[in-house]
Amino acid sequence: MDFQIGAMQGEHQLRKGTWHEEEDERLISFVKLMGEKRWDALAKASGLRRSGKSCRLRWLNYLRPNLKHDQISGEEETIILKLHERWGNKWSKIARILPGRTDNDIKNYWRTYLRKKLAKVEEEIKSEYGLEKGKEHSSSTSTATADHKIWNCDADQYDEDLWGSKSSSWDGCSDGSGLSADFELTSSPYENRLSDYWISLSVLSNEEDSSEMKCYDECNSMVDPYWTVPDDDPCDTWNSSGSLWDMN
DNA sequence: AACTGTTGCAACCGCAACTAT
DNA sequence: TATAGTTGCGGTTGCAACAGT
Repeated sequence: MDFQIGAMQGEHQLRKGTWHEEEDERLISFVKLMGEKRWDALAKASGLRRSGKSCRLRWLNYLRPNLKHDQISGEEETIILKLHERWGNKWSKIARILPGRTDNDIKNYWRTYLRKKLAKVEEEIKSEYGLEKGKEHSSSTSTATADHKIWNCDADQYDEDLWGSKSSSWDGCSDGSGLSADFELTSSPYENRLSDYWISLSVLSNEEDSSEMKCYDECNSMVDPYWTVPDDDPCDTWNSSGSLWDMN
């Protein structure tokens, strides 16, 4: 790989949009070479014609080792909902609690969840009041009411569903929410190869490698985002959810 | 088969916070 | 201390894949 030529190419206009396999391979090589810092310098050196910001995002959200590319599990869903209730839209903070998940994953999941929940509540309101579209109430009124139900009235129900005796219903989707933990996972051949690549890397890696993956929690104590749980455990749930930490 | 609507998610944008000089 | 450059975060958008008609 020619460092200098790559640097010169990088001086021209930047590419945007979907990343190609060749770009991913190049990015992986340069991250191994230069580390996960100085993304602008890395982008220029690699000759990817991508911004440092874009390289960083691609690495963190997709190429980084130990990322999970499968569906959010029922257990993870439970934690996301609970932590969102506690912390709000602090996606990166929530992501630090869930090994192998990115803030983007969680953000996207939450939006999907919210959309489904909203649809369900709207359905309930319509059947409850016998509302028809465009009759008596505007749709925006109904949406606002649905939002209210989600953000206020359902909070206690969340607690009960998430942590109480009914928690099992989240796994089996028996509450009619339209959510299921049993989705089929579809991955492209390229993603499968990527996954294999990282699995083989993790098998070969040693302690020093994993010690690189550290971050700081809100109390500024060093934590490993992939393998450890912050000391200030917000929910006292981690000990009971051991399978979450099983990475392969 | 063709079209339309919906969904999931990758990637971008803008801004704030942080770091280096 | 001030400034410029870099990084991190949350919100938003665009688009491919899928489902329904």
